[in-house]
Amino acid sequence: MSVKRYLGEFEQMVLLASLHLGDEAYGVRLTKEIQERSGREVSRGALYVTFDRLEAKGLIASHYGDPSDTRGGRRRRYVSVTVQGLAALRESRQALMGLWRGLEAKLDGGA
Amino acid sequence: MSVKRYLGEFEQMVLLASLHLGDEAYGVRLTKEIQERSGREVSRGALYVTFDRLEAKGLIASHYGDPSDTRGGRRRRYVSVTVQGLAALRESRQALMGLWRGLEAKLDGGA
DNA sequence: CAAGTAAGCTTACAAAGTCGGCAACTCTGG
DNA sequence: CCAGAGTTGCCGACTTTGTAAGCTTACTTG
Repeated sequence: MSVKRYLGEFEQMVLLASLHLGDEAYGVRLTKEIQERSGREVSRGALYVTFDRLEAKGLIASHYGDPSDTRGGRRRRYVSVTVQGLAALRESRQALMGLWRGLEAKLDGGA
Repeated sequence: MSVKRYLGEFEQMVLLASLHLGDEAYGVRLTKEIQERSGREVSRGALYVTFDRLEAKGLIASHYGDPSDTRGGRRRRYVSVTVQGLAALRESRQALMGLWRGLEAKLDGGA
């Protein structure tokens, strides 16, 4: 169990956005969500690569929607965060929190 | 000037730990700090590579201490976060905060 | 001077992230 | 039925970040 492998930043974002979207977590939608919430541009393909990696690590599961659902376009690939994904997220957050703690003043109000 | 480049996770950690340590921010010390605060193992070299990269991007500045300070050993390389470094940190934090917002329950108390 | 030790550096590689364009599919309108 | 256009997913080549391990430099002490 790759005890040593940590989440990348973008991986984290994908997981978080998926949680937010729940049922509606598929590629294009996810892209928008991340963009809106983080202000970051996300290239189309970046996402799918990340899907694959996360799925390989067991942090998300994905399934394809019905063609009938969609109005034109390929079948959507819906993803959902697994229990392990949630755990990884938690751990990752803890790590950063530990480092942020005490610096809020400089990092928030800053400017 | 790569306006689009974001901080990696480890880079973030190095910056944050440097802020915490202030005057005492040099390699080995930093390693320990990160380990303690985040629970993550940090390999020696990982840090110096990151130093160089951060310095190249102008996010930290570094200078070498006096030999007389130290009792045996090479001169320490002290680093400090630049204004730009602080800004990058802030931005990066904002991005994640936006995504975390609303999920605290699942990620904190979780279980 | 030799050994010991505390730091920093270098090199090579693995993993993560990015980009741009193509492929699959569905829905129109002619 | 066919052509075009809109959605969505995927591939391949590349850049950037992160990791590991061993080596070097320099000071201290005997």
